[in-house]
Amino acid sequence: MSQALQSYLDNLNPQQREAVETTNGPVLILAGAGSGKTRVITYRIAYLIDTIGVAPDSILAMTFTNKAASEMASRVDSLVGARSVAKPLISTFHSFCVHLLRRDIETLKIGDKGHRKEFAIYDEADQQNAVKAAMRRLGIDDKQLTPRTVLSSISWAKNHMLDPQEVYLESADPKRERIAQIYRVYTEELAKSNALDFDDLLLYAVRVLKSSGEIRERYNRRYRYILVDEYQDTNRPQYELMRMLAGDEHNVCCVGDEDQSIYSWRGADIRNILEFEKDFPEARIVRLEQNYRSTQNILQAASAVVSRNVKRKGKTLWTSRSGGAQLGYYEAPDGENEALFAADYIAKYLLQANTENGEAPRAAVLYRTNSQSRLFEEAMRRYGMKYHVVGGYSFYERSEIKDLISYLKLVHNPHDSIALQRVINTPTRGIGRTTMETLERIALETGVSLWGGIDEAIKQDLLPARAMAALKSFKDLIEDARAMHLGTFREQVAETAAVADAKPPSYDSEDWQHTIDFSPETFGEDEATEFVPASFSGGLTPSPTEEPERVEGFRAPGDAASTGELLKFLFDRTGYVKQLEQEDTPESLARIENLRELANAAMDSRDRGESLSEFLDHAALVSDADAYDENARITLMTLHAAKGLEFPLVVLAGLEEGLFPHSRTLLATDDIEEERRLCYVGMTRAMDTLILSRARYRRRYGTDMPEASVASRFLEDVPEALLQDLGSPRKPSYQDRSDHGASRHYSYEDEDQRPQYPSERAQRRSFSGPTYNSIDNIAEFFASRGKKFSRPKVDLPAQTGRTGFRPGQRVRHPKYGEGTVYRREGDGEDAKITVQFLKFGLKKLVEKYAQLEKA
DNA sequence: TGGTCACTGATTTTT
DNA sequence: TCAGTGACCA
Repeated sequence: MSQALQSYLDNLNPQQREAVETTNGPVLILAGAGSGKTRVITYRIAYLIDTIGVAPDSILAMTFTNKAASEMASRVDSLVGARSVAKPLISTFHSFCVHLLRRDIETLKIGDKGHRKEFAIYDEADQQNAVKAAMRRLGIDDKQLTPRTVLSSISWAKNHMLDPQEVYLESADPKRERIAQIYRVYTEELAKSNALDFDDLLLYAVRVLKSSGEIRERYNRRYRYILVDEYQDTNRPQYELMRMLAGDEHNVCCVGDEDQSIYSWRGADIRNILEFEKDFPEARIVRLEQNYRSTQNILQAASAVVSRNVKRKGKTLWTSRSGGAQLGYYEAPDGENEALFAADYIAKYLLQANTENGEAPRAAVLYRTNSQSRLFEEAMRRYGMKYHVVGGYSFYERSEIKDLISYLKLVHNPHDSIALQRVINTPTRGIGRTTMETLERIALETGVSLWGGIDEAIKQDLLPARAMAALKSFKDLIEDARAMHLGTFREQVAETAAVADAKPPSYDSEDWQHTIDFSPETFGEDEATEFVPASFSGGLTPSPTEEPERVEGFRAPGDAASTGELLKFLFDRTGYVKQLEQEDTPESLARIENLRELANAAMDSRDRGESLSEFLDHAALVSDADAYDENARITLMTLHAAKGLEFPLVVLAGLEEGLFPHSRTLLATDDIEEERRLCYVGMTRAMDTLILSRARYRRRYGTDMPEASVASRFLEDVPEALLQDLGSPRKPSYQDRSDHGASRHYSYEDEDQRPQYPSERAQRRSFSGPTYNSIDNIAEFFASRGKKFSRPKVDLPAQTGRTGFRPGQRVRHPKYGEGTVYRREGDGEDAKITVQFLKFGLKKLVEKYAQLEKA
């Protein structure tokens, strides 16, 4: 055993140690919040490898999120990584299933029916569209039964492993029957599209393992030790997957906490944890009840909230960190004030904490719904503080990204009808509603995908000439891209050349130069030279058998194009980028920028040796929640996203009935219990300081009048002795407040409350990135919103007067060329300047990195 | 066919 | 607030 590991084992408490050292047979670890769960899992893996001598790659750890998986992987890596090439497989359930299915799904085929291994993965938006299509087909009005509702029923059914037939048989009313019908058609649609939705990934993986003893044995031989993280959140299919992977040896270790089960709406079945002992009678149960994270006060308050739950085994968490500060409570007049309070509190905290010890302090604002993030973002900006938002809009959810991904999906799997519908007329190419309706009819009548429907329409000449021409050119586009992808382009050209009006794909390099930046820093040296047609002959291997007959701009036969090349081909050939360029608005330029980013992602993917299929899987399974930056000083996120994380300071905001607990949960006691657990999860993220807040009036949607709120029941559950009122501003009624104007809107009247501020130097260190810290900009920011603003009394780093580029200055950028400085924000190292470039429009740049020079 | 405009109605959490 | 939809016109 390595010394490092041994000494670490010595630091584990007896229960943790038992959890690590009980390696054979089933183990259930009930790990309370902050009880060192991740430490135990990673040490268990290290122990298996180092001490027991288990081959690393026979260990499989399953997590819920990519974030957890990569966190775990890097921790294991730092323990044993350097010493072995083979690594344990640490993966999310979903991506594990995708891998399994990409390999083995075709064993489920009966004749030529069933999914093929290039299946598409449908995300929620795709699912919604598929449900809508199914409803249209059945002639069901989507007003009475919204696609949303239907989809959640379908998902529920899948999570409980019910097929359409079973749902139908169990349906007690016409509505359920309808849903069952839609479910059936939906399933057929997905099959025709050769697509699986998120739920299917798990279901089909289970199906594969169930149906083939041979495959199951292969996995059992391969993975001898199974670990499951966040076991309380597993649903039925995940549970069955775990059972089958556990094989006969039952070397399975599940780690979970019933009090942190917050995903029942996604089918998580708390019974999985409550009945582990029944399923594995020989199981060892280990309880981790010592909390190493939070102060006693925080823990006590959190326990008080969650202990109100009835369905609970109950356990006693304790901490050696006795006492601690009281929990803060702040009752804001409205949501905006609440956010400003949070910003102000965090600002003070970060300044102060920084001077006490050298450690970088971190803070988080947690809220129930993503829509709450806006106010906090504005507040943080107003305080000139850098922050990270987790979740919300994902890169892969942007429409332009989804569009191009859909093109790629179509190249990968032309039968993907949802992808086809998305892009067949994007950008517009004269394929409108009527044409699509005809196509759908043809597809339905002949029982094929829409892609098959196009073939049929062309073959039988079923459409007017104009639509036909448009369809053909779309089909050629996809087929050409497909040929590039498969490396069969030349045959494709020969074939299409025979068709009367087919043209070889045009490939105008001039177009490219202004469409997509080819500079080395964007695409990397070799891509640039390899891709630009002029230098083509240099980068390619000629076919060994015959002298390649070069088609302008294309690689030789047999060389499959990389995803990046494919993308660039699509940018051009679809006319997508050209259209954006013609729009020439800041948004459209930003979109081009995003597409460039997508191309970069594709290049990176190629560098990792991934195929198109793997690139698409990545896009489907990765969410922005994975972008959590553990070094960020301030993080804003939902309570759900916060699970598994910890912060010295946590502000838990919006503790109002109807918001948290959320209104959708108020009717069912089970749902309320889950909200309560969610509250527990949120509170136990805090290490030293926990602030609870609420707004007395809150504006819902865009309504004029804010509505009065009622304090959350969770707030009532916290023993009063643990709470300290953080001086709500004099409790004026809502009308009063508006009379006094914004100057009173948020300020600290009580001088005594103000912390001692450190020197300016220390301040600058603590605020690594002021973005809107000049008073002018803040005033401007508020003027634009029709509000007055008085400077908060927290001192912010002053202007240093360091000369940089000022508005009006002509500058040159290595990539963007010439432009004029439009605006400057911040100062010193972190100054940001907005430049109007001649060719690229407005760009916001960090001065330090921008490599700007005077022009 | 496609673009514009006004209207409406809905907003939980996410692999 | 904002995305999705339906009516209307070029």
